[in-house]
Amino acid sequence: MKTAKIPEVTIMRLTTYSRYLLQLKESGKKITSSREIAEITGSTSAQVRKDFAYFGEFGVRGVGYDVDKLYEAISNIIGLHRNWQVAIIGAGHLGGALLAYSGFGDRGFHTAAIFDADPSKVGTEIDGLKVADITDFEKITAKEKIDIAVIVVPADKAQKVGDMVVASGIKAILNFAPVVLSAPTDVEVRNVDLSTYLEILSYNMLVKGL
Amino acid sequence: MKTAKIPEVTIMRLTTYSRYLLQLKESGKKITSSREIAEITGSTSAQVRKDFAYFGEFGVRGVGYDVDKLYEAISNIIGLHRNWQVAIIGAGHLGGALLAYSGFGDRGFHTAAIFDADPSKVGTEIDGLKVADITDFEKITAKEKIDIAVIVVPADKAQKVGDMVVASGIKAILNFAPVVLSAPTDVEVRNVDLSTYLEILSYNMLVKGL
DNA sequence: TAGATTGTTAATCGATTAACAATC
DNA sequence: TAGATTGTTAATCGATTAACAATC
Repeated sequence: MKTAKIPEVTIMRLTTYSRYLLQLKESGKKITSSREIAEITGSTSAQVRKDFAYFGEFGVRGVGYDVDKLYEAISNIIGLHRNWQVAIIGAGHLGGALLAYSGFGDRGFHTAAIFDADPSKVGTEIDGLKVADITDFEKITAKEKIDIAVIVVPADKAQKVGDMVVASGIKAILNFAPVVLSAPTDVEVRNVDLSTYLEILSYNMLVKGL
Repeated sequence: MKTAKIPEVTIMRLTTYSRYLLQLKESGKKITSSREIAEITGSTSAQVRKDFAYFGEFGVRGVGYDVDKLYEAISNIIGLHRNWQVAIIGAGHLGGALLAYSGFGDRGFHTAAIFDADPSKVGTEIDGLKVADITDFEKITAKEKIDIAVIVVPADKAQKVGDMVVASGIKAILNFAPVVLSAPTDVEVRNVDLSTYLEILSYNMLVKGL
């Protein structure tokens, strides 16, 4: 893998391209082009080629890209063929929804455990998985070799939960609580606030006077 | 409101700042600084000041920012004090989770309707709201004056649903289906793919060799 | 050869950061 | 005045776009 610093937006777009390529592959199409990929993924052909260029050469000049080969190449780059073990912390509505969301499994993410602190939830089953007690977090995540923790607890609990995750040695956190988590630099943290998306939409509507 | 083109990342950060300011306000603190805001929101003080500068002057040199005034100013900029009417399309796990998510309500987004095409779901209640039949979409959204449609249907249904939303005259769509929706340019569309966040995390772990 | 499309370079655009005068 | 912090400008950094030689 090249070591040139790769923009994060490039990785985001690669995931979109890969989804589209899988579709194409399944439809039986053999060849595609940067123009076609751009059209369907809302990018530009120059952007698509540039994104690929960070990682090597995958096409044939004058011809285009072999769909199967390109899909394999991109999948490998973004680690799609690996199996990542995921733990969800918080068995509320959103936690349950993420657990049930098949989209994660399709992309190699396997939710192996879900935790909650509420005794009335611990022991119940969601989508075939038993809710574990948060106090057993370290024991269970070690056993299940968890790679990524998904935090879906109320805002005021999030940092404490984050600290616990860090202490357990897990190196990646996806946080849906509306809080900016602080963590050591060797831990990958992604803070996603769902309200923000609505706010950007509404801001844009305000500006455009819609 | 100034018309200089404002970066979207600035709007995203403003929503984060506003959340932190509300916290500060509720804790009774009166004065804050760009340094403090930056620290807690994972930004830099120059960034914070620059973000504010797009919209005016909100602080006092040598002193800092009045928490209450700054919170009000930012809230107005991003339209936080408005009431936005939201419709959710898709009464599955994620749809239900978004409906139950109080974070939206706190930020001025009121979910007035939830739709599904599945007859076994139509008429049932989720979180006190009756699931409506998707065929009544236009009638109900007109009556409820819906501003924003949230699409939470399977990927293969998303574009058709998007077309229906556009036809109804709604000007903003938040799409959680893993598909890039196409829509006229006068409709604000935001495509959010939850798997992408996991993929970026796993990619970063691969690169760092964690 | 003519037409098509890649990979790559250079030009452009835009966002972040550093630095500092203005101000309290 | 000395210390602090803003608002703003200029410098830097990084990403996108345009253009085109290389190639089939």
